[in-house]
Amino acid sequence: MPAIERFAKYLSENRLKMTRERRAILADVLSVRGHFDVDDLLARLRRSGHHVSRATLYRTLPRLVESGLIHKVEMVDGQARYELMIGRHHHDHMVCLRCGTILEFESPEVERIQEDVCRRKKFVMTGHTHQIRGYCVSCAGDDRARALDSRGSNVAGRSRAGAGGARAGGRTGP
Amino acid sequence: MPAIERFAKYLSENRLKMTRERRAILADVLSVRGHFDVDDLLARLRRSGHHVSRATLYRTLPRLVESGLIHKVEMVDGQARYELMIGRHHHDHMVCLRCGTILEFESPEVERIQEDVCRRKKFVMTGHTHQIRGYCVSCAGDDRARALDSRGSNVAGRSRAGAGGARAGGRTGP
DNA sequence: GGATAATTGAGACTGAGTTGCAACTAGGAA
DNA sequence: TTCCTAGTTGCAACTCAGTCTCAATTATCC
Repeated sequence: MPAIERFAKYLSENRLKMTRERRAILADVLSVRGHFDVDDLLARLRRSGHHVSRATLYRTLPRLVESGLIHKVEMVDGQARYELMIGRHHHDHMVCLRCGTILEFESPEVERIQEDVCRRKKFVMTGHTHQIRGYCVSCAGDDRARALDSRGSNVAGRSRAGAGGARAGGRTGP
Repeated sequence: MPAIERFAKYLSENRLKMTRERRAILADVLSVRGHFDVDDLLARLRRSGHHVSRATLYRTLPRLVESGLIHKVEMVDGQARYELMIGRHHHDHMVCLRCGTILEFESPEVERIQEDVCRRKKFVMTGHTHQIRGYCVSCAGDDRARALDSRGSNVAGRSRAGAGGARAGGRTGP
């Protein structure tokens, strides 16, 4: 089933409406390969002439997650990212602490071990997060890429230029 | 080596000072079993008559982590927790989405798989996070404990009473 | 007993995400 | 097609964990 149709189905099943904004967001999400965050998405929407507020975006993303079209990757540094899930199955991530690159890996063996552990502890698993932190090939050689872990990672994304300027909400300060 | 001595060694090696506040924090940390967060720690310190500011606590915790005495557990819901590491080795966590209970598990097999994956992708691992979300035995039977995952977990800790009142910093709003 | 570099507390600030509210709109009923 | 209404939107204020600045204080070296 095409993504738009699948989303429409999800919406109507939940008595939700297919709005112009939701259509624009879905279209944009479908056009991206790899991982993206809210600011990426918002910037792209603006560039393509759609006005969608930050609040609406934050309200729509969980709908897309629930409909199974995208997946939320809760980055350990606190910044959430998303990725298209259509035609893919579960995988986990390796995050470069220097350049922010995200690599993917999957391991049925780890999944099996998890299930074992849960069975032993009578824990009902509903999800999991497995992230490996470190340095990708291109960053590993760099001298400065040392001793950054466990003392506050400076993963790329924090330094994205212009992200703040695009914020919708105002600040209270002087 | 006793913890206090180990911390003193770490401090002097890094040209840092052993202050009254750091001593109080360490003493408190050593007295806890299980996981704790900044608010827990701050509340206990206040109760035991020590005035240590939130800022100082946030500045000291990374020192304790670097000295190897405690370990930071970056919870996927964004709230960091800590745990004493003395005499323990690496393990990962299962978090109950309903009551916030944290169970521990260790799996050398998973560690081995991780290393394999990294070797294959030429990724230099410096750390990892592996968390299983779900419901513990006592919560798993509860009807309301359904469909909470992946749409914003309401893990306990958000609802901790009095946490806000203990904050040091002021709010800007009316 | 200084000198001085590290440390502290208070509170302003940051940044991701949430919420209340009035105006707007999708889409089923008439 | 028009009407009705529950769902949606944008805005701005707010929340919350964590960081930063700065003047005053203090542990440690000499």
